[in-house]
Amino acid sequence: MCTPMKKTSTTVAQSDQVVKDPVQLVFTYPKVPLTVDCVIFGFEENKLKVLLIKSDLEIFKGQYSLLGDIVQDNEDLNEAAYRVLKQRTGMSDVFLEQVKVFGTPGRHPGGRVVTIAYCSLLNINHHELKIHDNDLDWYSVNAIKEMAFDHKQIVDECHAWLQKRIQEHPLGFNLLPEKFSLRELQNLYEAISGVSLDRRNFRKKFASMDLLIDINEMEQDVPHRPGKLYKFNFEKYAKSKRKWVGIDF
Amino acid sequence: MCTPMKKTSTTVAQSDQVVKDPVQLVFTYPKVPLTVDCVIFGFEENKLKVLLIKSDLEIFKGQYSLLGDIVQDNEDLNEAAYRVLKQRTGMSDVFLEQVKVFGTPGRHPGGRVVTIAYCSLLNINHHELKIHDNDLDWYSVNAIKEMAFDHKQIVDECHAWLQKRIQEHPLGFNLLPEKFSLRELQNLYEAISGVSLDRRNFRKKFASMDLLIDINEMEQDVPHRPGKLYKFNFEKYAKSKRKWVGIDF
DNA sequence: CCAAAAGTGTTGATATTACACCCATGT
DNA sequence: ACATGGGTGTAATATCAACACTTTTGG
Repeated sequence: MCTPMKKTSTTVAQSDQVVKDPVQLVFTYPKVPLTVDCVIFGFEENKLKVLLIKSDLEIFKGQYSLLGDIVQDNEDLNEAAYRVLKQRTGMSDVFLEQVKVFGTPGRHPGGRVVTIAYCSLLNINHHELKIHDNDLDWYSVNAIKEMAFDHKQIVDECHAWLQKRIQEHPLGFNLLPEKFSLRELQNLYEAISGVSLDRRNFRKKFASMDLLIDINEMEQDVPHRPGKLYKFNFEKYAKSKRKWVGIDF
Repeated sequence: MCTPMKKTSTTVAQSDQVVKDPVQLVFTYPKVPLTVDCVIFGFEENKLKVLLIKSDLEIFKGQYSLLGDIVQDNEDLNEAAYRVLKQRTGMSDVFLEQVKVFGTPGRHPGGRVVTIAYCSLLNINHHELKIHDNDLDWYSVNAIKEMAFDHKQIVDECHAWLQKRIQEHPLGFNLLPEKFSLRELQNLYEAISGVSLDRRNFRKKFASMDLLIDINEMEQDVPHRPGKLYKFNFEKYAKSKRKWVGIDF
């Protein structure tokens, strides 16, 4: 603990006593360092990638870690995650969601550090990495073997989270260019979920959802018959309520 | 910040410098009080209930709060949640899962406190509350209007989480007696999801899943035709893999 | 003309919904 | 006898999975 503290009572509040000064109460609480780690997924060359950087801890020499930072005093947790995202990628208008907290004692060699994992998805081509210090770059999710801290586990859990989430929400569109072909969309789904899908059924599915806008443009410079390009109808999606029925296990 | 600290650099690690002493590094991190709050759901009188206690903070006089406690030094987060559950209810063999972190500055009147919400489900009849100090008791989720801190929001998010989760996993069985009738099971699903279901279809659904064991017993002392009693086949469920297909939004 | 991917429909199987009557029990 | 909820089946519909050929472009 970093401050001298009077431990006047057990930490469980006593039942017959009213606490008049909450500040005093909180002052007695143990405190832990809190960080956020951003699992920033991107999509490139038909592969799901994640933004990693070489760890600057000697103990993890040669290993990669997620982009993380301390949660500042009085900084909102989401804000901290958005700040990291902004600092590291320059992007701000992307999806970002809290996934899970990791706080096993011993997960950080410097002592207890609790970290909140955030997941975000961004379009690799929309943002050219300005700096490649410490090998900051996109790495294929499938190729990751070992990471610093418990970051492999965090990536795995975020990947599982994403696989599930993308079934229910069209998150994937944040990973694609504004205009995309159905093939690109399918490649994305296949890359994230790791299974291959029937092309006709996939197209039918999206056609029936009526969330794609045909912009009457075609792919250019492809060495085969060019496909139509679409935009995602974010507006329409925002209005549609998620259906919610069925018991399914 | 609670300790004098040399701010020798920004908190973002410098790119060309190797950190040799992680302990030293972590020592410079700001620290926050961390708590767990347990949203303990139960089912009684065909209503979804949650275990609440009157807040012992004067500022929240008359309002209810969740069962929470500090995360101790070097205590695993899950363990902290299980400890709270055990301390407050005496139960240990129940489902418990991390749902979300709440850390908006200002959510606690005593200063910044970050809390991790855990959700657990238990059978009210399996555990008689030993103590009712501070009005510790089960309260109907639907009847909750106002709570201390941001606990109403936490309950709402956990309820939404549960509604979603129960579609995919048979969590509900933790809320029921070991032997239950199909009517009780359906009441549970209706209470959690807030919609009413067709009885025949509901029964058909569960019959087709083949996860219920007919124990050849009947309800007793009901003022109508007694229903058959079942047990849940946990073993079979554990073996069955969750299917996972479909894009559905 | 060849390679590569685009585009397109049908069918069978399965799952979902909606819906009504008789039965067993306690009062 | 009656009130209460238990127990049951079917038909219409929607969804899902499997599957093959023609078209367009670039090289």
